[in-house]
Amino acid sequence: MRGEVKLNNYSLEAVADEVLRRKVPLVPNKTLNRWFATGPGQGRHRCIEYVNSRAMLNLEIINQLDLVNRTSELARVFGIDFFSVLSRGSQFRVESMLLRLAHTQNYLAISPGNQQVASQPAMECMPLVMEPESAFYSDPVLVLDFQSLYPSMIIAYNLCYSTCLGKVFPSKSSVLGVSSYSADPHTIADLKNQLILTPNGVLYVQPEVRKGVVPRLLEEILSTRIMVKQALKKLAPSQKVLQKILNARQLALKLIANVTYGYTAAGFSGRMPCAELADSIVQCGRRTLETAISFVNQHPLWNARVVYGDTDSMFVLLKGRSREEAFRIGKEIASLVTAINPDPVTLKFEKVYHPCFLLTKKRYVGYSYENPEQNEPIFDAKGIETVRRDTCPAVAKMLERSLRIMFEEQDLVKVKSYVERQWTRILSGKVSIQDFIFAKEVRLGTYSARASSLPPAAIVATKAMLSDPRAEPRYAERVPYVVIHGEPGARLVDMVINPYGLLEVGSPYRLNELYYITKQIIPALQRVFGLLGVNLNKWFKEMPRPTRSTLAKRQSALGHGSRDSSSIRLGWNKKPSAKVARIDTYYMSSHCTICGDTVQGSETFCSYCLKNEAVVATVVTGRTSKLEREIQHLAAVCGHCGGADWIMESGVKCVSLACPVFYERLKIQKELRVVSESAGEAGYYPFCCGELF
DNA sequence: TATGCCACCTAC
DNA sequence: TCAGGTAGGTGGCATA
Repeated sequence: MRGEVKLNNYSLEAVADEVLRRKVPLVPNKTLNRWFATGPGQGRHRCIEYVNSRAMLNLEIINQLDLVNRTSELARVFGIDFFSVLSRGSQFRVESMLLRLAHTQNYLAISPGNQQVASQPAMECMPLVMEPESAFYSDPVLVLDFQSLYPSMIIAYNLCYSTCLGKVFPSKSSVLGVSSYSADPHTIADLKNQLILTPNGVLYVQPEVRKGVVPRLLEEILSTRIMVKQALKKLAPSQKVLQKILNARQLALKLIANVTYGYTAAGFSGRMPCAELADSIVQCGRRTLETAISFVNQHPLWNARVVYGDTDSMFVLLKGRSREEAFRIGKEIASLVTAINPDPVTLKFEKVYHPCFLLTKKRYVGYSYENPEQNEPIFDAKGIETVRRDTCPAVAKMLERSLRIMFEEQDLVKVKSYVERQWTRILSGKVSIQDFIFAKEVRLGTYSARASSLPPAAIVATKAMLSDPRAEPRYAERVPYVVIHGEPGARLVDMVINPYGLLEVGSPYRLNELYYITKQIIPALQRVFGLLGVNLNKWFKEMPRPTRSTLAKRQSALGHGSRDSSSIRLGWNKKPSAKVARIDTYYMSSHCTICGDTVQGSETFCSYCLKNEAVVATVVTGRTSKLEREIQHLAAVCGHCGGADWIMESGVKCVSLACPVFYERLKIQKELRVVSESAGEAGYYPFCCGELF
């Protein structure tokens, strides 16, 4: 599934939700064990049904993803067996196709040894990655890219092992790839009008002299792909099965074309790398892009400027133009640049960003339009936190919302009020823990001994293994964790725990809101809105806090009179010098369950409310019955999950982290517990179903 | 405070 | 035993 779908977590529940759009329960092993131990006719069937249903899910998921058909199609296209598609790497695929073709041309394949591969010269060329002009662009920005740039280079310039004559100025040792070779000077003189010199100083013969095997292979792959795509278009809408097969086939061809370059550059594990060949491909690509960039920049009519480019792409700013004009110019650029390049090099006009942010290399985001008729833009982000899995969902969600507000309203005041609203929700605990769970891949046994400690996710995994050796994560499994409050000055690694440790009713831990806000949310937003001169830290410091007036309102609603201001234990913005410490102190302390005022230590009622027994009784009764209703509602929701009525037999046992209802349930259970404990302190005991809780 | 290293994840 | 590539940003920590 790691290769099939992009998820934060690959638990069966998460995969079933993503692939089958179905919520399935997760029952802890302890519970399953207890059920099984009850014996036949008692509760054992529940355990067996549960395990059985999960086994079936595997098949359903494979089915839904059409995994068997797609794998078969790959096997056919590459000419390898079914299981090798799944178990072997891309070199095996390239070799399968390359060797078949080479044999028809009477080539004999001789593979170099490990020593030879290891001692080949290093690659020297790099693709072009422009430093973007970081800014917010309210004018249209075109995005164009060369289609299959590297395969195109191989075909256009006949780049191949079999056509390479080595460096034009060979070094003493005449190294070429893993071996040594230098062309006879007479041969080169004879061929002088039939040579291709690549920008990294390597000579190749033109196709008239000898057509390379790799270019021939790629030509066949690309032309076959075009044929398949044409056949796909001609299919009737009803021919679903054939559609799927042809689509799988054209994707397989695209896949193999794109990894062929990788094969020539596979220095670490490669069986036949050739640094000079790989360099030629990269450097030809680079020259093609650089030429296109200066062509666009110098064109007299467009008044366009290339503001970013990476390997095969160009971002063209059209200042002061409308989106309609942008589409017209984009088409012109694509066809003119394609025309100045050899076949089959093609520059494709992909989309218009309007507006967008360019942040750094490989990081940008914009509202994209793919054709002039499109009215609703697509939110398109690359490299930033909204698409990354090393931040928690809260960061991704807040960043995306702020960006959307900015794109739609172009009004920082609205962005500010949105983020302040979210910060307030986080600080007052009105959020779901689900959005604050990190999950990162863990590779136990690979971590550096020099490093001071393991990464957070590895720490959590290691701790879990202490109590249960079978909790050991699979290699590269994503392990979830949350950040909680720690000792002052504690390192991050001392503040990470398994989410269940925080979620369980009666947990002594509290979410480290300040860590999430100041270390995760603010930096991510700052990188974007800092380009507009905003200081997010200042926004946070100066954010309106819960004030006396709001507290007073809540108190009067509860029937309180006004209170002496000396009872204000902690206020915001009192002493600027100690502000940061105060913010922390405020949220380290807890709040009165009734009036929301801060209380010292772990008390749940402030001394004022505690004195008023009638208020306590009314509040407790009201809250209790409300929470009870909510619990029952959620239990009913859980009852529908997977149609498993056995779940209800002994209360909801599911602990799936992939399910939002789970977090809701625990939140309410925690509130109920707080209310009943508070009631106990006040000498008032609520009952439900005759049972004290 | 600057810098180097490690780990992770992404773009192409 | 086998394993496509490189460039690049960022957080966290220890050290200079």
